[in-house]
Amino acid sequence: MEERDYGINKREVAELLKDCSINPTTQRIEIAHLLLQRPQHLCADEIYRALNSEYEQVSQATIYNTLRLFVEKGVIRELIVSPDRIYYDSNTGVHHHFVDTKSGQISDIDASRVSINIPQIDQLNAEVHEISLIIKGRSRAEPGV
Amino acid sequence: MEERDYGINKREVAELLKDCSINPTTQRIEIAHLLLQRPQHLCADEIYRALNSEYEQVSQATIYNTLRLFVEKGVIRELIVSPDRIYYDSNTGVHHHFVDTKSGQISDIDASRVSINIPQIDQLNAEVHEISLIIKGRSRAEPGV
DNA sequence: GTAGTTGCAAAGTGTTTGCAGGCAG
DNA sequence: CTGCCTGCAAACACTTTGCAACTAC
Repeated sequence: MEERDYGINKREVAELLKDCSINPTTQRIEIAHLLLQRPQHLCADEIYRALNSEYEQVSQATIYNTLRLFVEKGVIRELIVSPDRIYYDSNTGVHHHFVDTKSGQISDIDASRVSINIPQIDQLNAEVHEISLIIKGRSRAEPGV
Repeated sequence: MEERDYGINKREVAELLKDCSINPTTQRIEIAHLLLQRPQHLCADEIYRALNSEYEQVSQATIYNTLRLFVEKGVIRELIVSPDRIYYDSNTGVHHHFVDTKSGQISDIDASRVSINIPQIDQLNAEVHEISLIIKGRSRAEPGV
């Protein structure tokens, strides 16, 4: 999996969307541009508030529809860590997650820092799509960035 | 973590609930008895239908309230694998999960079949509560049991 | 015009909650 | 009588959907 450019500008976002066979409309570019600024985990509501804080730019319905489209096309990834809402992960590379149960903060754990061994994975007799490791705990650090 | 007795009878279920400082009412015993029959993953609705197929035994509200209580007291464990519903796992021992993306079927993977190494786990600077490994894929086998 | 997109509002789904009535000690 | 429990129905929160207006070509 190749590295993704973060801090990407809107023209580059449009290119990236086209490459994923997504028609790069204004709203889609706004949403993707926000998400792809850096590796992060946002839910629909956070995106809605971030984009519309100054003036209405993108409706809720469009945000939901667009996020589903992005997941389907592989631009971002769904992250299921809470029953309350879906988080969207702008990092589509192989990595894992730490969830602070106090603050709800999600942080990435680089795949290189983890080794997972499942010797009998063939015995599952399945085509594996995703291996997700989620560590839940209480952070002792200040609730930081 | 000690092995749990499955195939447990209702008197034993009542004991187990008391040991978890849960008042063993008829409804709670019914729900726990169903769950603890064997290691399994059920959602609220499946429990509702299983218990009330013949005649109304337990209301929806009580099932939801009871499941939350059971999780809080450690009788069962919440399993977050889908944004649609919460599954409840009657196996509280350390183990992992395979989710068949076609059927939604969840199956256990024994912890002994998996080795997970996170050398720098201290660097998280956190009190770890749970490590969950979820493998998602498409099973090639017939949809079983 | 045509195909694709947006966004309002309504519907949908799983879950939680307020509260009145019921039960056990 | 008292405290806990149950269950109806209403409320909730997040997400999806139907549809009419709009846009780009």
